Amino acid sequence: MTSRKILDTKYRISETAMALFLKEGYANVTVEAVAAASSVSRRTVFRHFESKDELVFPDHTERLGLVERCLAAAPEGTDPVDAVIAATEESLHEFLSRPELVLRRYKLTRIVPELRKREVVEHERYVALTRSYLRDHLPPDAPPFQPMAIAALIDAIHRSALGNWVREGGTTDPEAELAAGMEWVRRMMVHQSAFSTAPLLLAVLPDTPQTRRVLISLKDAAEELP
Amino acid sequence: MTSRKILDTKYRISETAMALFLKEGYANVTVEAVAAASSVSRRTVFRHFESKDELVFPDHTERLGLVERCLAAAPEGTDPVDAVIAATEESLHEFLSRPELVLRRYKLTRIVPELRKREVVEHERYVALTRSYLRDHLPPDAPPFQPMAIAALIDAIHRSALGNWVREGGTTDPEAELAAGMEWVRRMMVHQSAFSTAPLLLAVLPDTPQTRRVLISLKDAAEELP
DNA sequence: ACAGTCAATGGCACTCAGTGCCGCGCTTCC
DNA sequence: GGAAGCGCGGCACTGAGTGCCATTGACTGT
Repeated sequence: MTSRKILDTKYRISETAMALFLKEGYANVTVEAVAAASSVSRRTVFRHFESKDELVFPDHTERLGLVERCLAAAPEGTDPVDAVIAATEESLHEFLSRPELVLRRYKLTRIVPELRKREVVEHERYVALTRSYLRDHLPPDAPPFQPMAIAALIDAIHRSALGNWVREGGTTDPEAELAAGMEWVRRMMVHQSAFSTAPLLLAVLPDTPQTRRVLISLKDAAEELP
Repeated sequence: MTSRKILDTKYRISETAMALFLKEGYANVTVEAVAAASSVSRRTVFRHFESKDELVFPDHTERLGLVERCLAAAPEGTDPVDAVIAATEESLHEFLSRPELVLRRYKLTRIVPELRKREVVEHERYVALTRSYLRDHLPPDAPPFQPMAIAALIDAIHRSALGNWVREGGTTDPEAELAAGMEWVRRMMVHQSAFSTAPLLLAVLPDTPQTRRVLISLKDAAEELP
């Protein structure tokens, strides 16, 4: 149980570091300088952060824990894709609770390649988590690429919504964008769902290659069941 | 135009480095040691590779160039998603032309966190490329998250196919797996395509929530056109 | 055959991120 | 009030990555 006092110190160091990075440039600021500006020793900085680039991501561990808890809390019988979507929405919400941090971080990651790389790695940790959840909860006869594909897809939409928000300086509605994207995902997922024996439905559709493909998908999905 | 001799040196250094990393452990091998084992100076190693971790990815620049050329070579009027898929298939093919390198690299990236991170970053460069291509070539009224979502999706399936192959020691057929995944993507893409005014088609379908959702999608897509 | 040029390399010195170790001071619990 | 635990400062050390200059060696024109 990490105490609040320690977390305060951590965020204080992170803030002064980010301010310095923005003012002087990432490469021109040594960890020594960050320590001095934060009135702590260099050694202490490295006790709170594993590396220099982590100074810009003080919140990642918390968020990862949040997502993990969300997934674990999903009620039995939930569609696993829905569980991941819910966790992602939760994660985005958490992001939006620290707008200043996110906006400043964005400026830095756009400029400093090193920090962008670190950002990518952070997202990968999140994707790895959801992927492993999907691997465990998706029906065992699903194609082998599905866990990774769906995890990457959902994360990409998450990144896109957050990215647009931050790029537009906080004027868009990222939660709505995420919801729209997730609806898109759900629709795309449809023909992967199992079709139970059910009453029939009559449809009149435009006769295009696309429609035919959809119908073939539906037929395949229906036939995969006894 | 990088000459063949230089490339030979680069791959020679990379191979001795990977052998050393596997035998002694990544952290226990200094760049100095790699240089000595390759009969070059430390300075020369850093002329061929930007950093220690890049020693394991001597082929990434080539591959990135390959994908870029594939995308640029796509004939006018090609579905942009198809163009990205074709480039991805080409990239996978290229990967499979160096099985020993890929298999040894896999062993390393599973053990060494630092190298796994680097691998993630490499993939991100590839995704960034295809994303920007999709941004430029997808219809301008497509939802804003689509370029990133599709790029991430295709890359994920690529990674999955390659990952399974490498995990099973080279016994699976990754190109077939990729093709299957891409077919899945194409089907999922369907209701995003534009429907032209076309003859009608009569379909009899099971009446489930899923089918209804598909039909609604089709209707939406059809109505978005005048 | 000889001189001149350019590219790759070697060698050196330097900065700085990251780590191990030890000792100090402050809190907390007995 | 002593003792154990924890966070911190300070120090020394390793090793990655960089800038600079001298050297070698191959290739070209005369």
